Amino acid sequence: MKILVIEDERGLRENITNYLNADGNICESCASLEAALVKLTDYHYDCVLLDIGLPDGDGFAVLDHLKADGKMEAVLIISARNSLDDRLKGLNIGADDYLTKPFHLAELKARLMAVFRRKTLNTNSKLVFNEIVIDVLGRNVEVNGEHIILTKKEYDMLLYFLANKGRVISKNAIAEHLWGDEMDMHDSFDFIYTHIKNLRKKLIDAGSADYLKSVYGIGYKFLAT
Amino acid sequence: MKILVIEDERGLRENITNYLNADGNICESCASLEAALVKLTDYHYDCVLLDIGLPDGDGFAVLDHLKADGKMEAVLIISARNSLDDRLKGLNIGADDYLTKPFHLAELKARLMAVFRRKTLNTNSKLVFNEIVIDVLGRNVEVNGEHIILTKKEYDMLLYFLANKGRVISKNAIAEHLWGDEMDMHDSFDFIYTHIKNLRKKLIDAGSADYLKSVYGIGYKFLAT
DNA sequence: CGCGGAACTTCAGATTTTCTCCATTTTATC
DNA sequence: GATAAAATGGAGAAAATCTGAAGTTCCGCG
Repeated sequence: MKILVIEDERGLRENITNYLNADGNICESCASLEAALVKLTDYHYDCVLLDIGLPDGDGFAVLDHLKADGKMEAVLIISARNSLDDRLKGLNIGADDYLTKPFHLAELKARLMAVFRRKTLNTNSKLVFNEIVIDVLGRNVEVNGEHIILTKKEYDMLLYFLANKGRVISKNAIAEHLWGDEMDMHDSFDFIYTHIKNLRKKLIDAGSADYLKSVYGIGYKFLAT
Repeated sequence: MKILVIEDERGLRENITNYLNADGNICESCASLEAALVKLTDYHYDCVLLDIGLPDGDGFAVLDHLKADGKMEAVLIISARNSLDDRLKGLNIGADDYLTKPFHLAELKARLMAVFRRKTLNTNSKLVFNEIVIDVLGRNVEVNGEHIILTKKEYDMLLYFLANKGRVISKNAIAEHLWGDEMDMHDSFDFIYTHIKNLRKKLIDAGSADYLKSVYGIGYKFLAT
């Protein structure tokens, strides 16, 4: 999980990043409002850990910024202020949870995970692409409101394409994503052809447009628009 | 009933879990605040047994966490501290009862049950899904108004499916929920197949629709509508 | 202390679903 | 037009699931 920590107090900032990194996350940090806004404009994070009391301005500005950008980062506010007002203000503007200093790192982590999960799974559980709607939790795929049945490989493939729509994906990448490295680089891509064929047929039979284009010599591309 | 025991003293922890398991509960345990927060984030329990004095922090953090997550687990605090302060603090933050060491296991169990009953009574004790009605307190299942008899595993399974209706549930998740994590990832799912078969038969024989769909390669899903 | 029944687990064969492979045809590139 | 890449249809292999029956465990009861 990619996390941005916005916290001006150096000791705390380093503690948090070290702790989260030790857990296998990729954690970046900054100490000011200005630096935070730059980072948030340029990169995508899964979670943002936001201290409200920053030297160069109110952390709420970060929330405004994210909101204006239409970004969906999960935001966890940390703050020394314990007033109900601040808490409510943060949650109203779009934060997902609120933690008051001092706190245990373990709890911070647990909340972070919870917030992220809630955001990605519960609220945003429908993946929509034009006439194709995927309910990730239910593993349900609809085309034009009609339910279609995909096999595991087809489903994984579709999800992978949708996650990379507009980009060319090599057959090697597909093989790696769907089979992992148990499959030692077969020299034939016959099985990919077959699954592509089946996925295409099911989508088009259900009335979807022909998004899945092949790129000669490379792989495939799922049209972005 | 699925119970989490958070207690750092090993002897006591094992005594409690053994005692409760012997009673037909599924009881998991952990010895630290951190492990507890992780488990509580990832799984659902009916009851939490919480020791306040943990090596890596104050057990009250667990209560905060549950509250922030909007979870409804019944919490019973156990603690060596007998001060009125702690007691009040725990109850204020959201614990449901308080027990002071040392105590008799029988009393622990009685309080646990009482707390759980109170909690479920106050919330909705009837779980209704179309023609299936479950009286959680009475452990009663009706289909089209007719009472059917389920074994413990079947009942737990049905409850779990209903709590996650519309979502695909992996066989591993089912195994973990019904047998706890002592079950070291058996490579065979035969017992799940069998219980599923029996549950299906009982439901359908009683006139219910065929809601319990299998999802090849993953697990099962209880249709949402 | 053993008996009987219910619940649970294990097992083996049948069935279903999905995956892979192969031969053939079509398409893209130069 | 030659060549490599991709698409297609179908068949057999493999994997997952279902099923019925047999074997175990557990618990109450005489």
